[in-house]
Amino acid sequence: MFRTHTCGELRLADTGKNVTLSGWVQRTRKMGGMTFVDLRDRYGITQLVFNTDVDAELCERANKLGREYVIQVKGNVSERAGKNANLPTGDIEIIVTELNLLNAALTPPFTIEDNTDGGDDLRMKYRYLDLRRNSVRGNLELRHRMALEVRKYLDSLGFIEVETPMLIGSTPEGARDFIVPSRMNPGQFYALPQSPQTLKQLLMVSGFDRYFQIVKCFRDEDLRADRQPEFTQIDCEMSFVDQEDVITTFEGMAKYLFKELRGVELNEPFIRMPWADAMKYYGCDKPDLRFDMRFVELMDILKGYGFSVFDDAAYIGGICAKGAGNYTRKQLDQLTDFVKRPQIGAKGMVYARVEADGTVKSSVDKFYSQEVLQKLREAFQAEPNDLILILSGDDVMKTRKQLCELRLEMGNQLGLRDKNRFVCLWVVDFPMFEWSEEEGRLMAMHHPFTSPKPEDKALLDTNPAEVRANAYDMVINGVEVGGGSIRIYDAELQAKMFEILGFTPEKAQEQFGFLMNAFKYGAPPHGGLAYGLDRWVSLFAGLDSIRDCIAFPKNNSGRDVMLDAPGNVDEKQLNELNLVIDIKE
RNA sequence: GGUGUGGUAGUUCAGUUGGUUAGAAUACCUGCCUGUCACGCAGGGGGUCGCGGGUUCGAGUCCCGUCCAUACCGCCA
Repeated sequence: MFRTHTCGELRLADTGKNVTLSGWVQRTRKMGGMTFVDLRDRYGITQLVFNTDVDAELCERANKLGREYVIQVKGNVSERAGKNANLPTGDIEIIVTELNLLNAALTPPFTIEDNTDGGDDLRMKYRYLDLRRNSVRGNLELRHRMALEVRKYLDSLGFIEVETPMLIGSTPEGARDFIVPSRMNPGQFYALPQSPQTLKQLLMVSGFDRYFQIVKCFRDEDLRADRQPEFTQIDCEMSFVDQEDVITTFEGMAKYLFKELRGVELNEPFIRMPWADAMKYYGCDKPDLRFDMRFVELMDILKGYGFSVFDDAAYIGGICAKGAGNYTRKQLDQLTDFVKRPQIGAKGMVYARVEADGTVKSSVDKFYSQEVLQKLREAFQAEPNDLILILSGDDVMKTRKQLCELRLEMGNQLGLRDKNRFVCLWVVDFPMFEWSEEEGRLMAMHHPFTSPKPEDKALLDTNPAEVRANAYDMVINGVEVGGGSIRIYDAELQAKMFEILGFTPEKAQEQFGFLMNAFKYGAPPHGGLAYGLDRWVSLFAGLDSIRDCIAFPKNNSGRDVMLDAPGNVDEKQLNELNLVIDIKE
């Protein structure tokens, strides 16, 4: 038997027991005649004691142990002379009588500590060592509990988990596919699913009524801190439901998860915000509502006074940062530099602060009288020591996006984005389509299977760009944690969608014929939603990147630096697949 | 594809205006130490300053190119 107990479970009540422990050497402390060893496993740390007076040979062997050696010890649990309040096992120690070296170890390239000295790159290369650390392991434990609670909750509501294939057909609409060559079908390719979207809809046609799956999805796009090429969705679909049914069900699940995993009770219904309002007041479709600082449009107030920047702008909008009136000239210049960074792209920033006596002092005083500036103050209901920041531009959407970045930055600077506060909302009434400059056609904003709002259906023929969809996203603290829609279940309407998206009837039949045919055999009304598991876990754990809750993540370039993948394959493999490598410079 | 930031000891970093033998902390090795728990003390080893080119009497430092990492933009139905 390798162990009778783990390294985290012995307490004062176990004093006197003869125990066997196995684990890794965290650290040794040699005191001359005595040696202490911290023995670690997943469950904790237990102190081992060796003493030359008791067994000189044993103590000598203990002195030779290096960091991360794997050992087994037998000994007696003993009350400590000096207790360590930092350890759950800190009241006891093991007086070792037998030491077995199970495996030696090289000195690890970074310390296996909560505050490791290793950088990201090195930790990824030696991820199996990084995973020994409490913090990363804790994230994976949270992830495990999250998956468990999701299954418990959905099972209690009658959802059935069904696995769908990883090798499916490519559908160029949407994200770029990862493709897999087929050996038995020369020249043909599978694709890895971007999501099991059409398959779960087919399960609804099959009458499964309530489906879910915790499932890997694949998208061959560039990575971000919150985007991996393979990621995990909690994918759900329900039959005979409308938007309200889906929202109610999954708002319930969100509240359940908050309670079980964070101990947070969310009693109020989540905010519902139409997409158009989110864009107008916060400049993006996933507003962080932990703080308000909503946009105020200022075209009516500030145009027509000879300030050409504003007079020529299609959009002028501002935010009011409460209590930021004490910003120095230097801080304001830094904010201006911030919005002028190429990624944000504003041309400049105008600011105005409310003085103690209520007068407004701005960076454009020479164009505006105090009377106009007071109108500005009233528009924001700004008070003394408030700071108003204004951006303008020719392109309404672009300028709103710039203002959105400025708002988030001010939220950061003023400490309004507390990781332990959670504000949840549903963004609803998304547009069906958005114009793609690159493709020169309308693209589905959500996906081509999303149904239009009944009241907008007539616009499909006349003005499709104005049609709103039965689509909804759940947003928490500015993070899109999930989204879904009520689907089209009528073959004719689905065909019309593909037509608007620029598909020829033949092309639509070729790529999505299986779905439209299925709809002809009695498809129920259905809809659903998918949550991003990685994002939920990183939100709950307060992480900056989803990489920290994935056991073996990819780096910024889509590489696994531990496995050194992707890599080359043998000529033989290429031949079997009828593939020729021809890299264009 | 683009923008910013970074690359110096095993590791995390400092390195002034271009100027002597490139430093610190930590880790590692050796010795001392019988109640430590980030133990302590003394000593030691350890560097192609990412790579290539250029400017210069002289480059870790300046310039150009390139590779890698990272955050973001584009992209992500």
